[in-house]
Amino acid sequence: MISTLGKGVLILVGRCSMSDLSPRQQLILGLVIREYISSEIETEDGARRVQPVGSKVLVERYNLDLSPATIRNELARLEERGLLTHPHTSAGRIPTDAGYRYFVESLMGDEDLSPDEQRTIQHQFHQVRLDLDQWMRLASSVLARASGGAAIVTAPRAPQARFKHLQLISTQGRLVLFVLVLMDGSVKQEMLTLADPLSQADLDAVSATLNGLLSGRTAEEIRARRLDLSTLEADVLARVVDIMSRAD
DNA sequence: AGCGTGGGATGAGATGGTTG
DNA sequence: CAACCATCTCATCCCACGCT
Repeated sequence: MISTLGKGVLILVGRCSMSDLSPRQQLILGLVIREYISSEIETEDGARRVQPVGSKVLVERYNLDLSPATIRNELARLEERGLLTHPHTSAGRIPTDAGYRYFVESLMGDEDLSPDEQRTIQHQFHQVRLDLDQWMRLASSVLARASGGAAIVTAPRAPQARFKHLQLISTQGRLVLFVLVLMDGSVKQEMLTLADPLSQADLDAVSATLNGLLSGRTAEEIRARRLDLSTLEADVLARVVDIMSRAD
């Protein structure tokens, strides 16, 4: 899910589970977050600062038909639920990550793109559907344009890298292109230098052996197994484990 | 003399707790 | 739910001091 908050603030959020707040708590949480975001100012030294939001500010600025004391009670409840916090005893409240998530998930509402924009984006993604790198670049570009802010896109990552497929491709002489595909869709490529030149058929045999032995396993599981391998297969396996360990 | 720095005093603003 | 009070922290001001 993608949402924007105020000028230049882009938040990428996942689903969060949170029991429902009372309508008044939802109102106050929403006001705190909007006020906090809009309070950003540039100081004389060029730094950007935001102000914690106090109960009095909320009552006065939004003409709430409640006393500051009542607002404080609700703010305290929102803080108990982890949606707000405050930097020190006498400071106003600031939203926590969970507060932002709840706001985006439950309070902002979704804004659909226009049919033209949807068609354009679908067409662009159709063009690059098989290339993960291009997909990521396009996704960040589309996000940045739609939100009017900076956008960062990362591929979903599994908690631990798992082996999916290995391909060894003969290039020239003893140089071999090593292509490792992980279960999360990421692709690792490196050049290997062999002790002696090998044919593509020999390399395919090594790939097939390791693909059969390693499919779906983590680096830790591979390390723990005792495998009867040739010197070359053992070398390639060591490289696989090394790359997967770095990917974790 | 002018400037920068550090420490103390004070006021503003916010909180939590208590009471009606 | 609102009002009041004690408490806390931050920002600001003022002053003393040291350096150039």
